[in-house]
Parts: sequence; C-alpha cells; structure tokens
Amino acid sequence: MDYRAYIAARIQAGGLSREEIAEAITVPPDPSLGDYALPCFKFAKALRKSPAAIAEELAAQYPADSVIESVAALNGYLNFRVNRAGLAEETLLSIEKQGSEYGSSDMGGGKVVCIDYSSVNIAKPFHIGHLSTTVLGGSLYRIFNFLGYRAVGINHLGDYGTQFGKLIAAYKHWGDREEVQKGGIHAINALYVRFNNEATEEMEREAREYFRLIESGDAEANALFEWFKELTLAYVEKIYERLHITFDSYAGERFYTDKMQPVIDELEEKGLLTESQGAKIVDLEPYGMPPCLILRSDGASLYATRDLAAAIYRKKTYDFEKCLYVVAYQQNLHFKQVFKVLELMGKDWAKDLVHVAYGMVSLEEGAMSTRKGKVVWLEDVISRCVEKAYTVIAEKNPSLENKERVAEQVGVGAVVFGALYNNKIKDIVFSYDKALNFDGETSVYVQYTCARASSVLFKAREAGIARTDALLPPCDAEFELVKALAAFPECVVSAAKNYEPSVVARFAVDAAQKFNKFYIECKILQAETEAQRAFRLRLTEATLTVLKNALTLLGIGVPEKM
RNA sequence: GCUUCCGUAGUUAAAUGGAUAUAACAAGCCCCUCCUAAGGGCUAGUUAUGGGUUCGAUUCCCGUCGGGAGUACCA
Repeated sequence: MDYRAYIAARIQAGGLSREEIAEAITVPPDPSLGDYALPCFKFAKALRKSPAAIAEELAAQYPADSVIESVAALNGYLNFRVNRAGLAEETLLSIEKQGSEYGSSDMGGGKVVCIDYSSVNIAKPFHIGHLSTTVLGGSLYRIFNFLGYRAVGINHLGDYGTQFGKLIAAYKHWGDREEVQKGGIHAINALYVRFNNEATEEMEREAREYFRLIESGDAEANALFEWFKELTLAYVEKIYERLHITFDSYAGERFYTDKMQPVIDELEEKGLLTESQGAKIVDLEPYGMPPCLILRSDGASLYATRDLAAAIYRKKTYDFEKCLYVVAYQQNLHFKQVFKVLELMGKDWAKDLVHVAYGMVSLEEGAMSTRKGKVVWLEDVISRCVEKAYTVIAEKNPSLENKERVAEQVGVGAVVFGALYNNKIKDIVFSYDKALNFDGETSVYVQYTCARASSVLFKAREAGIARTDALLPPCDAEFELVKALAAFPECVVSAAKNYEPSVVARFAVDAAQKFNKFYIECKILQAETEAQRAFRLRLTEATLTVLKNALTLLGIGVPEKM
C-alpha cells in the first residue's frame, strides 16, 4: 500500500494535485508525532490562511478509517497515524511471500546497465585505494540486477601503455622466471618499481622499443606480456572471490587497439579534430574545458581515445540504457571531456554515460606511494580483519563450528562495509584502528544482530514452536522495526537512483538497531502470551530475511552463528 | 590563476528545503540467576564564516576562509 497516495487521495488543499500532495508528505522526525506528515506551509499563500489554521481545518475534515487511524494538527503540520496492525500485516506478508526477493522489483524491465569498475592494472597489486571502485561497482551490479535491470560488469583492464615496455625491460635485466612465477604480481611489481628507481637512459630506450614490439605483435614480447597478465588475473581473481565480485567482460584498453581508428576517422569527418602543437585534439574551449587530446604529436593514441572507442563499442554491443564508470573523482575532467566529445559527435546516448565518482584514499601519514613503500595492500587488510574476527570468535564463542568460515564472512564483511557505509564522494583516511573496529555502525553489528535473530528462531524450532501468521497490534518497539523493514524496497531504489550503496548499508544498520531495541524490550520466546510470542517470532524471521537481503546487495555474507 | 568537489560534537559521519540537527567511535557512569554483552541504557558535546532567496536553509545562490582534486601529449 502506498500510504502517501492513500492520504493524498483523501485531502483537498489549495488546488494542489494529488501527486503534489503525495510528494509533499514526509515522515515526522519523532515517531511520537505520527507516522506521516503533511506540512501545510505551501498552501498558506493560495488559501490566505496560516499554516496552523489550514492544518486544523484539514484535520477536522480528514476521514479517518481503518488505514489511517487518526489525524492531528500541530505547528502547521498535519500528522497521520497509520493502523499499526495493518502496516505490520502488509509488510510481513510481503516479506514472507518474497523472501530473498523482498525489495526487488521489475522497474528495470530488463534494460542493460553497463558498469565499469575495479579496472585492474596489469602488474599492479591492489592497494587499499582499489577497494572503493571494486566494492561500489560490485554492489551497484547487484542492486541493478535486483531491480530488474540487466547489469553488465566490465573490468576495463589497464593493459596498455609504455609501462609494459618498462616492465619487460626490467624483467630482461633483473628478472628470473622462477622467482616471478613464484612471487606472482608482487614480484612483477617489484621489477617495475625498480625500473622506475634505477633505469638508465639506455634502459628507457629499450623500454620504448619493447612497447613498440608488443604493439607490432612480436612473439616474445607478447608472450611475456601475456604471462604478466595471467599472473595478475590469477591474483585479482582470488581477491574478487573473497569479495564476491564478478564480471561479464574483461575487455580492457588493449581490446580497443583496433577500434580507435574508426573513431578518429569519424572525428575527422565531423570536423571536430584539429591540430594543435603537433597533436590532434578536440577543442573544448567553448565549453570551458581544456582540449581533449586524441593523438599525441608522435601519433600515439591516448586514454581518452580508448575511452571514446570503448563507449561506442559498449553502446553497439550492449545497447545500454546507462553506462556507469565507477572511477575516483580525480578523473572528473577526463570523463566530462569524453562525454562532451561523444555529444559533439552526435551520439544522443552520451547523456546516458555517468561518471560515478568516489573519494580518494590516503594514509594517516599522507598519500600512498608504492615507490616509497607507503602502501597498504588490500590482501593484507583483508587478512588482518579476518584474523581479528577469528580471534574474537575464539574468545567469545570457542565452541563454534566453522570458525574459519565465519571469520572470513565477518572479516571480509568489515572490509567491504567500511568502503560502502559513507557517501562515496567522501575521502577516506585509512587506518587499521578503524578498519579493525567491530563495534557500533559496522557490518559486524548487523551480522551479530542476524546471529541473534537466527539463534532465537533456532531455539523456537527446537522447542517445537510452529510458524504462524499471528498478528497483534505492534507496540512501539515492534512498530518501529516494522516501519524500518517496510522501507527497504524504496531504499534499494534510492540507492540505484543515486548510485549510492551506502543507502543500503545505512538501512541495514538502522534496521539492526531497531531490532536490537525490540530484542531488549520485548521478550520473544518468553513473551507473556502465545499470540505475542508467535507474532514476535514472525517479526524476527522477517527481520532476518530483510537484513540478509540488504547485506547480500552489499556483497556481505550472513553467518547463522558467530 | 582558472575549474571543480568538500567543510556538521574531540573523531568518523547522517539528514527528497521542513518540526527539538541524528548516530557511531572515543570519554564518564550503569545493565549478563533472563532469547548471543560483537549488545542495551544514561551523561556530556556539533552545522567554518558573511550576505541573499524562502513562511522555513546543514541542504539552494553569491562572497570570504580552510582542505582535496584537476588543469595538453601518463592512465
């Protein structure tokens, strides 16, 4: 039931449409005021009356019924109280019927949303800075699928550039096949770092030559490159598995090597390409932006050139309704330029390209720097969180089976949640202190709440208490919980609309807080009456379902016990 | 310089233009003969600054201050 529409249909005020009234209906800051409220200030001018008077009048006229039980005017607000049992019944039935699908919808109608995220660079291990794009993208992928879209996850590999020439040169000078095979990506990265620190003029020249060899299809150079790529992918896939991240495509920059020329031709045809300082550019001066570089003065393509080709390819291949780029705000200008160039090329779908920008990660001692060794590797953060989880479990619940498995869910969950809980645009200063804190507004809190609920339900089953569709008018704590659960579907929609998984993360904590208040205030198994116990068990089960759905959208597992 | 983002308790943050600005962490104090204390309760403490728009601004606009990012051949 859409309560806003229901209320709006029963109100006539100042010639406003029902939609406008429904839109204006809010939720009061304090539940003791009511469940819904209509601020009457907007009507004051048209009706030439004070908001307070209008509210009084509307309150007197409003036909209370079995859905909206009472109406009261206060401070220019019209406050509505819904029938608690009615809302509870509707919400519980809907959760019970839909189960793990509760909160999903078909609003996407099967339309495609491409999501470009994580985008690993060959030969570069993940540090903590790669976490945001990976888990934000991974969560958006799930959220859009949940809402009936067809999400296409794209890992736009960073597999093109002169750095790979450098890498091969470094390997040729200092590398050892066995060591690299054994050391994997960190061994490769060490070679690259060493090159940047120690390379001579001569080696720089070699690096450029190796890059040329890769480009011209030289067998040996390509074999080395492919080997580095394999080692990189083997490494990231392990991490993706732990984070529950998947992709539908690994088409990276190299994939577009042969797809750039047509774009350049098209730019030329459309008269957008001009020469400046020896380079080919698209002039964006009229739009207040620096030029978009398409070809360097030596004829080589650039980042923007490949992104243009990639966007066109994706539109052609997937016919997306939207294409999201989950990339740090550092690249705001780059995407503004690329999107603008596509618009100038007459691609009407350029408006469907969205740069989902997020904040930067630094360390307490400042910006990360691989060269200076100021770096926090992602796998280290994950292992430390999992270890901490294991330690806590061993201490608090020594008899728990599957300690490793639970520790993995808890530890990984904490890492993921830490990156998804706040607005994505916020910068993050990483610290182990914060990462390892499992108290308060964390995934651990939500998981713990789930474990409590599971435990109650388990004990009920053990005692042979059957599931029922018992319903009672909820008390305050019960009703606050019901309202929280009822809000989940619109939370998911809001998360998708704003490309903001934090909405779901915040929902999970809020619902968990409401459950814990209920859990403390209302005895479930030892309720006073059987009907009360049955209703509370029903509410507990529904809470568990919804919290699971929320955490699943974030890519976080839910242990039954912990 | 220009462009752009950000500025809320000691800290990290929340708040489609709405009522007394909301949580968590840290601090102090309480609560396990009772469904998991990774929990609950209590105390104390916040919108950088000056204008403007509005019945009403943390939110929108302009300025100032402070911080981040970007600003032509890296990605």
